[in-house]
Amino acid sequence: MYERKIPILNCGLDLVAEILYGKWKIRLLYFINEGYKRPSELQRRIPEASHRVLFMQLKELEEHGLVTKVIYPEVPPRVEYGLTELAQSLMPVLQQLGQWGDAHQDQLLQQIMKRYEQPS
Amino acid sequence: MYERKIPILNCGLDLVAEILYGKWKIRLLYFINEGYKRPSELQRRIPEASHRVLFMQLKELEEHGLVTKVIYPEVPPRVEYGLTELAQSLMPVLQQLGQWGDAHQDQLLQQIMKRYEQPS
DNA sequence: GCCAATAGTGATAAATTTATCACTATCTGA
DNA sequence: TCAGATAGTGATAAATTTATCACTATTGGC
Repeated sequence: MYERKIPILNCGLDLVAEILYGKWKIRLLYFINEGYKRPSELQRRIPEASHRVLFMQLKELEEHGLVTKVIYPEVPPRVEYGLTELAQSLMPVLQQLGQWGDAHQDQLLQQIMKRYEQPS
Repeated sequence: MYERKIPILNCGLDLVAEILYGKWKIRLLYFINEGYKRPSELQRRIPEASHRVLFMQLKELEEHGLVTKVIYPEVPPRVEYGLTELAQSLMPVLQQLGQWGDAHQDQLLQQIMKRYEQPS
């Protein structure tokens, strides 16, 4: 029962879904791209998430080759994340997704909220 | 503890993440767009998912205004799903995401699989 | 009568994801 | 010395998502 542990990866869309699946990942990429590179900065931008989850998702993004991590041997310690070339090439598409969302904001918000008013 | 039940929706990207969050949703949209409209057809295209989850995710897509559902009063019953205008306007962007995934397929697959060989 | 196909729903269990709390360790400033 | 900021990790609990199994109901074919 519940056999599959390895994801199904048939096409490009599946690969994208795999690397972006995670509640805060798109937002992390977005903010790193905006220039917020240090963990503490990212935490301040995304206060709704605990720092634990952010670190975990940053680690996954790093393991998936989307994010680089540089540890500066200073005191107090300083760490900076950055986008890899791979992630940089993804950003324009993500921006288009965002633009689509912005353009249909009213309609989307309305339908999303309907599901919370009348829980099925 | 664990307070938030309502999603955070600051920007277009959050809205998109909200409506596409679900293991099979992108794939469902993709196949409906390809012309596979009946539940049984979609099941055959996505045999890895149980029909239960597919129905549930189709229902969510419908509630989010991405999918239409027509029940034909026939016997045996026939149901056909279709994309709304909203979803149709999203497809080009999803196709670009897919193209990005295809273009970086090798690199992505390699890094995704690494995480399964050396489980952290 | 029994089986198959159609399109579902309900109950429950397993897996996964996210949250919460409690820690480590170093240095700075009051 | 104590608090705060830095960047984490470990244990555990809660929420959520997905899977599995068992059903409903109709019709046609054998």
